[in-house]
Amino acid sequence: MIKEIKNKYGHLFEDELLEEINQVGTFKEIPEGFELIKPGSYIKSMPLIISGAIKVLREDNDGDELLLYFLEQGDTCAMTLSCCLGHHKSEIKAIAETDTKLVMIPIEKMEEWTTKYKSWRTFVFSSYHKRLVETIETIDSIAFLNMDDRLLKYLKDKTKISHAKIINTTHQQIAYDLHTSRVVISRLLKKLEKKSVVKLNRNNIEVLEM
Amino acid sequence: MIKEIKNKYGHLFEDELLEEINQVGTFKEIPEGFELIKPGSYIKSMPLIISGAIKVLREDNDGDELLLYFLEQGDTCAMTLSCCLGHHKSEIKAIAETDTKLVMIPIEKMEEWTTKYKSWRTFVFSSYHKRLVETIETIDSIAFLNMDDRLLKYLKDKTKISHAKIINTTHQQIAYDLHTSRVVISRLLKKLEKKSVVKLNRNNIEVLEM
DNA sequence: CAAGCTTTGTAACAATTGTTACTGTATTGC
DNA sequence: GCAATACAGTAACAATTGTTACAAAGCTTG
Repeated sequence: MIKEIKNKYGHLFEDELLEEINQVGTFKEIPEGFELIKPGSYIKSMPLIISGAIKVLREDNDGDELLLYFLEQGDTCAMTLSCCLGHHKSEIKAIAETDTKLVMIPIEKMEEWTTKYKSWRTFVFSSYHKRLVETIETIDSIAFLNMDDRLLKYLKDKTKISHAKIINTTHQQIAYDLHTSRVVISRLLKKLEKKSVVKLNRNNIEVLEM
Repeated sequence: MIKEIKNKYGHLFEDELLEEINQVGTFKEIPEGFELIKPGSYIKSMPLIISGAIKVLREDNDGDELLLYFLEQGDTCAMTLSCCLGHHKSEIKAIAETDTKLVMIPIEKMEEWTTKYKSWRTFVFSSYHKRLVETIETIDSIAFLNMDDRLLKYLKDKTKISHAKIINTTHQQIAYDLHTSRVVISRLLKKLEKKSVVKLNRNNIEVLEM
């Protein structure tokens, strides 16, 4: 494990902290589609992402969903952080977007490391900042963009996250993520295909233009 | 100043920290409508709010606005926090919603106090958590509610923040905050008046039902 | 108090998004 | 291979929200 942690987090943390992470952390490999966090649940450890990607969603009482942002290598989940520290319930849902490798850190270490390591404090604060900024950018999309531009941004984000031009998903799944209906997505995707921005197939979308 | 700080923050901070805040902080009285933070500006100090309320808005490149949340006594601005720590530009705009009293803390103290005081760390983390949760609740409103319910929520929030049944504002101003047009707000307010939820006057709205 | 500005009311219409319904075509499981 | 299921295409229509235009009422200032 130590090699992968050093590789992804070596530039952020001092050796002593890396060693501690190696000792107390649990290495996990998560398959695509696995639900890491359920809304309303309590969280006992926080993830440091080594590789892959995690999709973070908001879910309301009626089961309506909305994609908030993706987490990648070097990221951690700010909601988990604050849930750990404040002992709050989870406000969100997290699902592995691709096969993902991560290290789980027990929450007891959080407070300890925050006192002990400046690099840890910087990491935690910068994670909060990134998440707050990304959440606000999500607000930008919903508030200021029409559905066609939101869809385009969604497709771009997906290709970026998976490092591939082809997105394996259904129109229904996109509709869930953007909180709209399947028919609307199909309609808009067809428009994009006519403009040669995408090529549509069953269960996948090829993004041609960026 | 010490008395007001002790009054509002005494239960959060230890005496030693309160004394430091008293020494390095600058007490300020801000009139309603004053613009505290402009988008794109750099920030050199962070506010601890003693009394009053501050409106935090997102503004996009076209000058389109959207209300994110209100800050009250006991709150601080998480965006300011992370801008201070990470030396980022402001992503938001902040305007005094009512006459407001606050204490400005120079950013140099931030890192120092984070190492020195557990209560300060807890405060900073809990501020981040609160703001993240409120930002996500704003997403809930935009994504899951129709404009009539968003308006109702807006009116409720305003009365709560100002501790008054009468909201002094124009339809145009509400339209800016909710990022819609004046005509839409007038139309929906009229509907609410017909349902005896509000009473409309020039430059003010009386909220009857909660 | 008259002119000019701000604020609100309202109608008519346009654009966007959501809904229902039905079709055809892949894929899966027996 | 065949029935069941999942996925996608499309039309027709409804609901919501946005836009334009204009009128009326209230406030401000000379």
